[in-house]
Amino acid sequence: MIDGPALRTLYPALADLPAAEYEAVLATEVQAVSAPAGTLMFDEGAPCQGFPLVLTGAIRVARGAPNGRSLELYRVTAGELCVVSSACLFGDHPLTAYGQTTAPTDLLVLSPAGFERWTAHAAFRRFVFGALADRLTDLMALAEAVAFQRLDQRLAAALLGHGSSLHLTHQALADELGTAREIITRLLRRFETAGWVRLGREQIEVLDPESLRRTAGGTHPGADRTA
Amino acid sequence: MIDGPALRTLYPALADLPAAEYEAVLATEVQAVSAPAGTLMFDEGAPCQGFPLVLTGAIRVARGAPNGRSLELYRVTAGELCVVSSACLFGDHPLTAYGQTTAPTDLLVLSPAGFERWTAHAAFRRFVFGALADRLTDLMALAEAVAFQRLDQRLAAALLGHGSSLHLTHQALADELGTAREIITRLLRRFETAGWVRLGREQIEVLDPESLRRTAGGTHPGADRTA
DNA sequence: CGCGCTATGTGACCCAGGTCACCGACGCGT
DNA sequence: ACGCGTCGGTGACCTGGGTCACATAGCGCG
Repeated sequence: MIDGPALRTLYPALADLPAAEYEAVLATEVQAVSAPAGTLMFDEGAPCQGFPLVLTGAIRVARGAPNGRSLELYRVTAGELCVVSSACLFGDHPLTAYGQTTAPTDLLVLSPAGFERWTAHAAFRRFVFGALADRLTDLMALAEAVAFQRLDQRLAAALLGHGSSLHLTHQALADELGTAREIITRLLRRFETAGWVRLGREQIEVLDPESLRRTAGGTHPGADRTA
Repeated sequence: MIDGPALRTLYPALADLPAAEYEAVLATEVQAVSAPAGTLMFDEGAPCQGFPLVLTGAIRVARGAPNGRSLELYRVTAGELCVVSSACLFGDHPLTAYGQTTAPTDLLVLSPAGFERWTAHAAFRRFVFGALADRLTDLMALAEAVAFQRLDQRLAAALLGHGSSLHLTHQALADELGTAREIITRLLRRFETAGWVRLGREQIEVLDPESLRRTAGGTHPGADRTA
């Protein structure tokens, strides 16, 4: 069964719906799904059943290149709406990316009919527009970063965005940034000799976030090569 | 004055609004704007007054890099809604891109209040969601292209996307693809010696779209690779 | 017609990133 | 303890693109 009150805490936008409408849609148009970490939730070119609302966990949305590389587009975490799926429903494109959980994840899938009913209400509508807008800005930033920033800048940013101690493989970072594993290794090594991070197996500890921030922020490359 | 019926032809989604509501919003919440080609309609970091609906002409939405380069994110043409502006209203980010007309352009700016009223109706809502979804897919494609495609591929695609005879400078193409002018010149020259295009001052004629399409589509001329 | 503008062509050179081909190190199962 | 699979580290080498510094070519115009 779906826990209506808890859902409203996570998605405040739902709190403004008339109780009857809220419950009715919950009962008939929403389906609960749980998946362990690493599950492929949807794939490029696949059809699309509904609008996923993430309750716990996270979904990593990425796009694969023919040669086996992959680029992370964004992540969907608790309290968010997964908009790629939405995109294919609105425009009936096939999906253009794949999504997989990075942690054990619970989500609700809202049917198109249910979505239609909820968006009739201004609060939920605003929430959806907001979610789409955020993704839009994210993607613009991503395009710009890929086009104009050097990898060390992007890597520094990625490290900062993962908390101060991260547990993942170099390959995972490479897939996130759309590059090859060796490059990540090289750059991390550079960061380590600069004293900015400490490396271990599947383990990166950020020691000097300030320097990373400076690197990420695009100050000129020639400026500080010395540590 | 605003031509209500004509507007409805261009934006069929508006045809489903109740006449009274449609007219009322048109009268009080919509403002007509005209601009010659090359006008800067909005800039990065600027505030944002409303939702532009393009009637004629086109707006080129791009993002600038510090070193003077620029990357085109997408174009908004007649019958479309400009969603960056929307994005900043929904999420009240500042704008993250700039937009300028590429042709004499007429547009309507819909106030937030008017937007709210119109989106209460399912047809208009669907139109807006569709527009956002399309942009989202465009941007994902852009990010992927920038990350994984060689410039000759992207240039070939750009040429095809501009019709068979295009009147623009190499610099303009460079700004569209986010690269430097010399690179465009080099590649175009390569295309010319291959017999795919004919070049002239501010003039490119596509002679062999098929070859361009093949180049754009990923495989490299002369470099068949077996996995 | 020659001047000066803007657009284009081009060669030399550089560098970030990608590719290849490894090796070594760690961690786990039996 | 041994062997294997995954992860990480490294060097040699290549190449697409970027940068600089020009030369040239059309074009519009007084």
